Amino acid sequence: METVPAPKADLSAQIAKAIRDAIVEGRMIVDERLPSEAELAEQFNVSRPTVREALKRLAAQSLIRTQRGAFGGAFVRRLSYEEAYGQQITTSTLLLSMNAVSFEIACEARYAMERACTALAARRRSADHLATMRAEIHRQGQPGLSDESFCASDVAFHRAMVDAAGNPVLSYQLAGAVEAMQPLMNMITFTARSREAIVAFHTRIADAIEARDAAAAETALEELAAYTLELGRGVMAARAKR
Amino acid sequence: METVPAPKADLSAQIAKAIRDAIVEGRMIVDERLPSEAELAEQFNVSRPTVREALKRLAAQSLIRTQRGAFGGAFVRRLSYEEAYGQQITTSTLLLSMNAVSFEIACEARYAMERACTALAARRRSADHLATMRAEIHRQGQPGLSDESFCASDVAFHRAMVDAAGNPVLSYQLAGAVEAMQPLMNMITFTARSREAIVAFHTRIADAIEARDAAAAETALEELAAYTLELGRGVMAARAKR
DNA sequence: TTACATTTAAATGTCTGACAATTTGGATGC
DNA sequence: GCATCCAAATTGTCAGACATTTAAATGTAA
Repeated sequence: METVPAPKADLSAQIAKAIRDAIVEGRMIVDERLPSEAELAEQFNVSRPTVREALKRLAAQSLIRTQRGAFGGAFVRRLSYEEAYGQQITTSTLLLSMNAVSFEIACEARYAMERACTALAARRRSADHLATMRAEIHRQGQPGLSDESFCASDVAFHRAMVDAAGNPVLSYQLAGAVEAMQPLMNMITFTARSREAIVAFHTRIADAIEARDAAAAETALEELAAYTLELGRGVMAARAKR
Repeated sequence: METVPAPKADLSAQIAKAIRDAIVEGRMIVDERLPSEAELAEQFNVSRPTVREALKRLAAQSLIRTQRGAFGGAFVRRLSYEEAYGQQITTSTLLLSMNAVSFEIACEARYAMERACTALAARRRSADHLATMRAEIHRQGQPGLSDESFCASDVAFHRAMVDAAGNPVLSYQLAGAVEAMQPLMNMITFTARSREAIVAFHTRIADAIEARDAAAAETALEELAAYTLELGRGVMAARAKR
């Protein structure tokens, strides 16, 4: 946390970088307290508002948390899986919305990544995961479900499948990606018939995973991907004609 | 961008949230200029330093950029793939380092995700991607390469493979994940013999992708995953004994 | 001695006001 | 017509002050 003036940047950005480096490189450990704002100001030879701006930058990345009062201050924060993937979702969502990603590309990416989990899920799935999957399937069959709710349940189903793979890193990466793509998936309107078809695919997947049949699960997932893609293409074409 | 006071949070956090929502929900478009700090201060009924802290939070997430001088100000920023996945890398890296993820879990996740790309890569690979892969393979065969450089080249090889799949969303998600895991992969020390084995696997993968043989590529990748895992286990065991 | 209320000090949160630095656009002079 | 200079707008930085919150220290009573 020395005064290393990175060239050409705001002071607050330089200070934020210096502190961030200290954290990332492990020179500061979780829950360790940073010097007070006044002390940091003195160390870096800047004013307190400038230090505060730097700290806010770090807070925005969940790298620190601040606590008011005596013996309060800024503390290095342990990044939890939940927060990390919350951040990933917002970043990915923004990226997709700002860069006009097509439905095809998003759909392809989503199912390609999910495909990575089927083998592990078939091997490790617990009764709990299966129960969640079945529950979501049941929900998807209910009449009167809105398109958005159907979509949300779809995500929940796939998330249960991913979690069944029993690898937290995989869950983190995939759940974030899949959830970020939901707005794009939401563009589809589901007819009663297409819902029925999707539920059938989901049932096949759940059955295969229950039977620990990785190959069958993968096949079903691939067919679901193809079906979803076609469905999306149809919707896009209809929209283009209008 | 109204004054919607979210309960129980810093003023700067509330203001940041209000502006962020305006951007995410599309009420502000790319390159649009935000009101000046003084105007924002008046709108939200706070002082300028408070507004500034809010803006720094947004800047830390690459949501805005600021420009000094007349007709300068804060502008909504288009999030590029590069930045987004830069952010993803730092988040993932931090998450892994702070939460003590085992080598096994990280390795499994990495190869599972890469496996998602082989089929697409075999179908769409261009001469450029192949050339990059071959170049990295050649580099990995050079004697006197440090373990870290070998690892970096390994990442570059796999990244070329992922890019060959021709899906930017997939590249973004995977490259971020794979790169974040590099520190963990760096813990392995490679003997001359193990390097040779890995290069052989890489060659098999490149050959398969060149021949557009998805199944062969997948098999080779799976064997490489198993080999790497075993290698890692060996290193861990040796380290534990010491 | 223990339990509870009070004080106190340290820290962050916020405000005011000012000045510096930087950039743009127009006015001025030739 | 062109170069130069100046003024205005805006962010970047600083200094000092006060408000608010919180935990520890202190004091007090059962």
